[in-house]
Amino acid sequence: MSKDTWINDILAGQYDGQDIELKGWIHRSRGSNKIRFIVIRDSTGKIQCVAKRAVLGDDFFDELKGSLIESSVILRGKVEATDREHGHEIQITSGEIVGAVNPDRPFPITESAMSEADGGETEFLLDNRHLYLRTSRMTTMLKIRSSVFGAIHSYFRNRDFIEYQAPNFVAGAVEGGSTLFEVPYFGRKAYLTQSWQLYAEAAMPALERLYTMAPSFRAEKSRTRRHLTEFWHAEMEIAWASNNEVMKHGEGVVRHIASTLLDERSDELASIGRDLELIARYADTPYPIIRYDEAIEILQSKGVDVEWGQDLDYSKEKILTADFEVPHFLTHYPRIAKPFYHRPDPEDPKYVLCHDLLAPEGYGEIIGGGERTWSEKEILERIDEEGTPREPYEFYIDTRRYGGVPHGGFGLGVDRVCTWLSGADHIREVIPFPRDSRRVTP
RNA sequence: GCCGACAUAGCUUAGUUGGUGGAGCGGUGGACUGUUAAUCCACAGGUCGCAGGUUCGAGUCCUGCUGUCGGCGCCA
Repeated sequence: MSKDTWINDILAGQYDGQDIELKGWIHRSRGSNKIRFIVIRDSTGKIQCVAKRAVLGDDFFDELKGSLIESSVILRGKVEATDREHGHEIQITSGEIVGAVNPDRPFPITESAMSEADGGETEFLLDNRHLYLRTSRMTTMLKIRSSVFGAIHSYFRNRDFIEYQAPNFVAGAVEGGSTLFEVPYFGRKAYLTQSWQLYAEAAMPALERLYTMAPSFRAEKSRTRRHLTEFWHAEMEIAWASNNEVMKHGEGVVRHIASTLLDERSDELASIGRDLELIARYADTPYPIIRYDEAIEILQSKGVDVEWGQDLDYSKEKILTADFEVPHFLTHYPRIAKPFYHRPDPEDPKYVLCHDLLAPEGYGEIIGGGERTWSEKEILERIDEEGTPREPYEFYIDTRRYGGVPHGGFGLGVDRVCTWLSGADHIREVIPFPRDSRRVTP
């Protein structure tokens, strides 16, 4: 079996006046005992089909009349351009029910289930996520997400980056150890990776420009609209690069994602109420860069209680991002606020050569990156200074022992970018099966 | 880890100072030949999250538990 007729092509007028065979699912069904209006959904759209008892005969008409929402069907008939609401209709002449829905268990996602959700997510919809995926809002989000993933791949591949895979079982942490997922590993302990970075640095002298998109895992009991325990992490690492060059790629990839969405998903973005002018601005306007010290001054001038040396938490990020209409970089954090792999600034070692990219509209951090500590002497100092044991990082230190070079990279939260660019209220809305501290099912 | 809410039919919910739980959607049966969340009539569907307590009497008041949601911290 195959399918060669798609609803969006019918709606575009490709089949006007022709007999076609349509495969899909019943979205809505209404009408009388003599005529039924059956709206069929497929992955590309919805179209109204007209079933008449006089044409179909009693058997198939009654079968169709009794078919519940989300039954799968094959319908054959003639495409007719009309000036009614849908623009095109199919006058059904024959067909068959492929997968009938049992009336004892009707499709549970009803209008009422959707009405209160309004883009957000009720417990019921989260419990029935596997069915919620079929609704138009979720389908739209998944299409946008696909384009975001495609844009990230094309950005790096078009610039001769090599896609490179790191293990997901690891022995040590990248970030603080408290957020590691521990898994039993044949009598030993292993952890789920928090980042591809350390393994990417090992391959940096071999590939020089590399990237990945892979899940990262963080056992944070975060209950916010921008955290998942399993999230998709786009990371890159580049040899012979400074913090500034890494930032150029960060800006480049985010702008490329925005322009790709404008090309590929304007209709979808508009259908969920996203202002396309905003997306165009994110694609076209340069992203400003401010230093951590300037950010502190801005915050203090606004009367925010913040001291130099503190990391900037979300409440402060939000105040800062309110001043910007496009994403903006924060650079040169105090070294005491950042982990050992960030390289101290040779011009003032109180700071490290790092950057965060903050999305506007209150969405906050989407990229964290910077230049790496790359000499053996410096990396050992930084590890010891932090009180981190050296042993799990021997392979990482070896990268410096054998021809270390200046290099850097960043990690981008793909789900966060999807949330921001789609204008979603919650990161859960943009991933099919979200994982957080309270939910691993379905 | 911390703080705050919520839990009534398959879904969304109403439920007064405590007195035998209603509706809309969905489902079933019926009417209806152009409907747009179709309409109209009828029917079925409830251990009011769980366990205690107060009371003549608890969906309603109290305590504990469980689950979920929202926010903070941390981060992408």
